Amino acid sequence: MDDQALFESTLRRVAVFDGSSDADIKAVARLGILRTVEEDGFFFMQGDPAEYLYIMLNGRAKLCQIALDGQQVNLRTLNPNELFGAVGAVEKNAPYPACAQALQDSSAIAIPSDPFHTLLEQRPHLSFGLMKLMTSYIQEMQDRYRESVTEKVEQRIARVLLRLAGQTGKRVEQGVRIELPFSRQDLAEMAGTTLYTVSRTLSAWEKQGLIATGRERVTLTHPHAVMRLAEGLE
Amino acid sequence: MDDQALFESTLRRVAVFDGSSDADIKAVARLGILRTVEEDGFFFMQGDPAEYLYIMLNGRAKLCQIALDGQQVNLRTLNPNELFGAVGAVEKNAPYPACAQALQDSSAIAIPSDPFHTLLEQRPHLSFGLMKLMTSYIQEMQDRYRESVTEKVEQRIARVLLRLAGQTGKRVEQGVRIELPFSRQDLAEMAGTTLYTVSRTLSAWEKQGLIATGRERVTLTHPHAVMRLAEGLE
DNA sequence: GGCCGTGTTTGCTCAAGCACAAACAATAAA
DNA sequence: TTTATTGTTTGTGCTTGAGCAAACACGGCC
Repeated sequence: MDDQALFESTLRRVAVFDGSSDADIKAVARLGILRTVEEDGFFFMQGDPAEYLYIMLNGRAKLCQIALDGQQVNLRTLNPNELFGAVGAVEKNAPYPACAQALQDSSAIAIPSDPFHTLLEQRPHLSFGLMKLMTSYIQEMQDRYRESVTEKVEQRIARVLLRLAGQTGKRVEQGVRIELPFSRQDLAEMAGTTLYTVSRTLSAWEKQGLIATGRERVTLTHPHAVMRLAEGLE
Repeated sequence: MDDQALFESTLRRVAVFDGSSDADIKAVARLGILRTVEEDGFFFMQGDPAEYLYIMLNGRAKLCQIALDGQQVNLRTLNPNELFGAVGAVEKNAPYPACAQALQDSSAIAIPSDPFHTLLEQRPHLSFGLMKLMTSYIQEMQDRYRESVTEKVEQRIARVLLRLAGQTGKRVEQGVRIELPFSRQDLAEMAGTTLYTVSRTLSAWEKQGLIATGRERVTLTHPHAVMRLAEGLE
């Protein structure tokens, strides 16, 4: 399968292009070029001019911000078929407000912002897809913000595990295993805490038999109990 | 001046309609109805079906979320000429993801989501305005999230004061006064902390001579020093 | 003026979770 | 196999800031 065909079939699976015509899909696919990034590499850095928007093909990346003092904050993980880095298409010469770093060797369709912007002007339907994506993202960020302010660390760590299990979890006989290698440091960034606290918390839960851990591995043996923790019910 | 004319002249000052044609403005204004809400009343509640979007005329409101346990989290303050509650125009039957509560007697233009949605389909330019608003809001939320995770309470309180001073501050001889009555509780919700901590912090700063406080009043006598605090430089 | 309600301050206590250090385990490289 | 590297656990001390309760101050109202 050549790139063109691969792009088209991928785009059809992207929420933003839901309900787009064949012509729309083809038009977008024609703009795309293949971009591969190896583990720990960056699709783009915070502050770079947003010259492309991306659709993840394979692999996984994290969207993160870097504070002035160098601390990293993880905003979300990017999975296959997700669109990211769309600021440039909306506003010319805008900088990316965050950086996208590959968690493993990854590839994505890169679409130049300028021609995509033109396409948006011609096909209003595409804009609605984008706006829906944006509103859902706004809601996610609002929820994350509320959680970070009102909830305790324990709840937030539980939430992170559940989110990861939902995105990349795999049913095994012991429960649900999170397939990707996330270090305690990664988990800490996602939950907005330190690796020490994550380590301690996971150890405690393992002693209680709720989860099973290993190097860069977590399995939820009692997902329901973790859900109760996330709700702050105990 | 009748409502129609008032609406039109207001809409021209709204960022979303920047660059919109006269016809566009008139079309939108025709959809609007006047909505007034008295202090502490709600334009809408979290979870309500998003049947209208609003443009603030007079007064001020806060956009906030309520956690399961009843805790309030303040997301942002809404000032005159700002558009809010636009989810409904993008996605049919969507619920508002937050509530909008008036901080003082306020009025706004209410535009029914359905016909506005139709308008968006016909005039792509409007969509870009909305998308720009959304991206800026996303960035704001990302920043707020990062701040809540990486910064100390002191810095966050300083930021809140600066933001308010920027939005509603008035130059007086002693410095910059925040005109609106914000209680310690309000400030705490904005900074994501408790009213006790806010009170203590402000007292300390007052002793240092950086600010002057009163009942529901704050004046920044040394704005520059507060900026340094916000940056975490001391 | 005196009273009341609402907002504010402050002292005290306590738990959460951060920071550092050091030991330990698993994997990769030589 | 040995060694290096990277990730994980755990102990200790300590700071931050939340929670509660009680006193206080300001403004409006009778």
